[in-house]
Amino acid sequence: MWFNNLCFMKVSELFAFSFKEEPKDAESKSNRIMLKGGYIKKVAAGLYSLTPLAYKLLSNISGIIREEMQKIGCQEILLPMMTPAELWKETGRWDIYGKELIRFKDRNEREFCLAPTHEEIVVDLVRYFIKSWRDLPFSLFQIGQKFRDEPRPRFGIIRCKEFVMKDAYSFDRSEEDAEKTYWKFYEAYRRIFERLRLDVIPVQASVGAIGGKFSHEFIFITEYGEDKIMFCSKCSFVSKKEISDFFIDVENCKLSLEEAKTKVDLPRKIPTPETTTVEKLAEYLKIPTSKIIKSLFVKTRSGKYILCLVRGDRFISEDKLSRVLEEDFEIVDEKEVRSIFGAGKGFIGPLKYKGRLIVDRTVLTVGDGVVGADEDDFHFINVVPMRDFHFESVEDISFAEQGDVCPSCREGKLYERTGLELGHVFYLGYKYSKPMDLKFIDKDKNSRYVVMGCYGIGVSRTMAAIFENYGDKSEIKFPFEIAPFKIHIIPVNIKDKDISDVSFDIYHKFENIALIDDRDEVSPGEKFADCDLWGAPIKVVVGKLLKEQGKVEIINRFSGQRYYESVQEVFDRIHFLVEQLLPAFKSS
RNA sequence: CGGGGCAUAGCUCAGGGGCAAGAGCGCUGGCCUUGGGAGCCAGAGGUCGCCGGUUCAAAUCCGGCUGCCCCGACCA
Repeated sequence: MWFNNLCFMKVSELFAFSFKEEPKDAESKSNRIMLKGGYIKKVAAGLYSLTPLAYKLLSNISGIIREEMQKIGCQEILLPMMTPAELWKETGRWDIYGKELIRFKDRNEREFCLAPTHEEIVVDLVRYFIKSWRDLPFSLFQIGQKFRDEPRPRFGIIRCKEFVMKDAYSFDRSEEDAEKTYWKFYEAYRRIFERLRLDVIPVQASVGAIGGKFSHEFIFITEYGEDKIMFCSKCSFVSKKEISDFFIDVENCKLSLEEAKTKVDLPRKIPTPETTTVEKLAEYLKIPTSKIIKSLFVKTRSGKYILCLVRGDRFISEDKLSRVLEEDFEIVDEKEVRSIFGAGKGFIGPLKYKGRLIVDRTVLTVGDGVVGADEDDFHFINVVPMRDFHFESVEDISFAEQGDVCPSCREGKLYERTGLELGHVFYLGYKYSKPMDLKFIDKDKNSRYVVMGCYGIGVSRTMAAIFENYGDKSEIKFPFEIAPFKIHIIPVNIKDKDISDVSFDIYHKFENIALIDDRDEVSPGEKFADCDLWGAPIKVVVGKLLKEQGKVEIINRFSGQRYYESVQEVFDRIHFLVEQLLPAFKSS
């Protein structure tokens, strides 16, 4: 009635197993509990089989996502996983995608890949059918497997090669409409994670060279994440580290530099043998790395060379730099650097450089710096930016670091957390509709490109996040709505007729949401351990107390609250708990 | 793709040129037990990752390969 995935089951019939010993090679909490509780079995690195327990949980998560998608009018479809190379060649992604895209040929020597995402495939579907403005707008979603040949799968289900994803695609007549659709999905995502009882933070994400106007990632904070997120200690500022702004008083720095211009001696070349890195140089000169100006030589995709300067203790963010350059770039290798500068990477500098210079804001804080001399084993000291090398403007191309001043309130300090990306919404615009020629005829008989958006949720990864959030040592308590089983009944001794009868009465009363441990010859300890591992929020124990006092113990595992009720009152108490634990979500 | 580690029973691991291959947990049968993976008895279970080399003799030493784990690089 409440749940489309009925979960009535006896433990003796359930395909479920658990281990007494701790699994090795399980570094994350989610991975450990899932292995110990028999939720998953590793097949190969980054590939897992799910048992009924895990699949029920996954289905319940998918169910919530499905409901919320349907609420905003998104319709469910199913696209193939094996997809022909031609479609990927239309958008150029066949070449752009690296080794993550797994490619192979069929028996007729035609090229295929396993889809890591489905933009091309869904556009191919949509362009076949739609013709007129009357066919728009709409959005489609699917829940299914994706394949990405990850170089290094990690943390069990958190980062796999094959994983379950919900991906949705929206199609609108105009940019304005598409933007509205974007926010509709954004709000739907907030509701989904709220219902899943996960604290997930929407963070403005990098759109970089990929294009599109905006994008948000939905980040779950956990040490097993792979994204770095910057937070402000005072205000609500939050940003991905690679694109995070931070405050530097540029004007004030410039004033200090004016002063330095007259106070600091002119640059002097000094020998600095074997100081190939900033750290070695700082140690050799006995100065902090913040007094060094690092030079990084890059080459854009279109072949332009650029020298980038950043303070020695800072690092260049590829995202920020490619945004300034407005194209992708790569770091020039040692050999090429030498042929241009006549020195190795560690010894190049801006003083004699004639090409394009991009100077990071942090460089302005160096009033008396050290730069490479374009000669192996030599650096210049007493270098003052704007006096000894010139540039028209400064850019923001370096990473924000912990302790930096918040760019928003300018009061708080930034701090860093690792997070896990559970969802991502993109405004795509024309990125796929143009190259794939997805058009419609508008009211004025003009042919126009469809405006798209795409929206993903890592469903299997979200499942792992649930374990990270609600798991403990050898224990997990699932939020009621997604729990594989809502009520776990433990007849301590099933061979005792009274205990057995009462237990089964309860079980039959709640048989669409209850699991009963009807195993005989299994010690109570094992039953309790399995109950802890399998995560039902309500635990019902029928044993000694029934014989002695005619009472049954009911435990709300979430609150830890225990209730001792007579056989007549048990049903009411459980009903009460179910009502209490059921989320107060009325469709909005 | 670099650096490191590991590979012996279903799981966790011990053994370290020579007798029949070892433990705990798990599994099977029996007894006993029933509020936190209890106890006793009896069993089953092995290509010691693969290929090659050294040797009278290799799970053990050497070389190669493969797989897995960790660190890094990478991650629309």
